[in-house]
Amino acid sequence: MSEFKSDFLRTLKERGFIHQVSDERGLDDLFAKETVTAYIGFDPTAPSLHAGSLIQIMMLHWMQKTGHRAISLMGGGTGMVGDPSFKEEARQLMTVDTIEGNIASIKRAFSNYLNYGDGPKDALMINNAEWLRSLNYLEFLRDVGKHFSVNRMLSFDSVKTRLDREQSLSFLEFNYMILQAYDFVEIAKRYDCRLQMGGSDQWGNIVNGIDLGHRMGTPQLYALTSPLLTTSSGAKMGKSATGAIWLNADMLSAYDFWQYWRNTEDADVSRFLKLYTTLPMDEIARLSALGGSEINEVKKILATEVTAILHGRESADQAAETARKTFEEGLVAENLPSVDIPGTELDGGIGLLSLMVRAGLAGSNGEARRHIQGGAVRINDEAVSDERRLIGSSEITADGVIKLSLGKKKHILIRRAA
RNA sequence: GGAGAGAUGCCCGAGUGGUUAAAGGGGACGGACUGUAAAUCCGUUGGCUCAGCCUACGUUGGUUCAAAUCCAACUCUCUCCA
Repeated sequence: MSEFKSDFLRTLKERGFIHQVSDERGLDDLFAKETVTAYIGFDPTAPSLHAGSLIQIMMLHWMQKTGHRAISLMGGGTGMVGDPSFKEEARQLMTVDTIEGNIASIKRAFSNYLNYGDGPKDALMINNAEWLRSLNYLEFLRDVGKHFSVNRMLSFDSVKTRLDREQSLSFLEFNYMILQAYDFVEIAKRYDCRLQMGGSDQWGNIVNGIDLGHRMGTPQLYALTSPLLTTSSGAKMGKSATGAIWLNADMLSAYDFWQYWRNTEDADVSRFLKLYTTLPMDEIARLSALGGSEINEVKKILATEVTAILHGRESADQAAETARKTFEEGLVAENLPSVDIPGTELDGGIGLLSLMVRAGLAGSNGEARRHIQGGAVRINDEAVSDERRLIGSSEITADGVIKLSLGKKKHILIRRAA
């Protein structure tokens, strides 16, 4: 199918969100003629989603922007099982408290991308714990379980890796796909939802839901998956230097988030502009045409735009300005990430090694020591070679801080707390 | 229930009594080069009060001057048979 007539699918297509669609024509017709409800599920495996989930969130964002109803589903029920799809080994089981805590924390980021409410086009936030946790085992087996063929489930690529690697796939995990299929049917019934979206690794799970829908009498359901995103050099999205690129501000500052996008590889810039910003396509085309050193300006726009959606325009501009001062003028920028050290400690002098650990630049004294020996550490832009050096209040510059740097890109300001 | 195979550092994977904090690769981090890019090259990659010490090769015991390496039991995984 070459051209979609619905705004939603056309947008997704031209921006590179589509990997597979179960029935392109049927889904396009549906989107063209009525307000469609679609959902994407998110696993509460951590207190925040990271950049890897951003593509799914953006799909929901476009749903709403093109006039449809988006549902974000929290896996409060499925999280108790754990999705085995394409995983090499079982995840550790999470307690209910952990799951609930994670969900409460994850939710916060969503309101930056979607408008929630009760209106017909407002987005919904739901949690499958609502119907999954109270399921009755025997009833469920008879009503839902009878529709599944184990033979067929074993043939899915998503579990094959596990089976091929001769790693155990527990019965618990094996049930995940059944629960997710049931979710789709349940959400279809409750919210008149017709489409489930997700990453390409979810294809099997989603199609299972469509099949179950057929057997349990829902209207025709649809699947749409996004490509599995890696950077051009093959790294998974969302992981980087200091760890995951969290969406929650308390886990990753707007500045660090901005930096992640600023460091995008050349080859990914155009793709990321389409996926992660809402800039119009002709503007993206213009920016993508820029080459050479101009691409650095484009990367700044990318970083600022992506950050603005999540953290707000003001924080994004501030992050851009902080980076400009730090990298282009070599100044001490006020808004770099900082760490407070009690004045009494600082007056007495604090070991450089432990200071680096406190600042999060090293995981242990040993690692800090190695960095110093490797010539990567600077204090107030002066290289340090003495690992036993004490840092005290006398190092505080005219700016009122001590600038501690690891490599060229990581800078932390040490502030003297009262 | 029976017979075999296996469990090594972030991951993969060598290692079958001492010089092994453990080859090699991947990843990650740092340096050089650049454009806060990629590619390439170099270095680092258990902890500490770091020329020394401590903890580590599934768990617990044992043999030995000495064990990741040998023995026993246990746990988990896989394969075949019932």
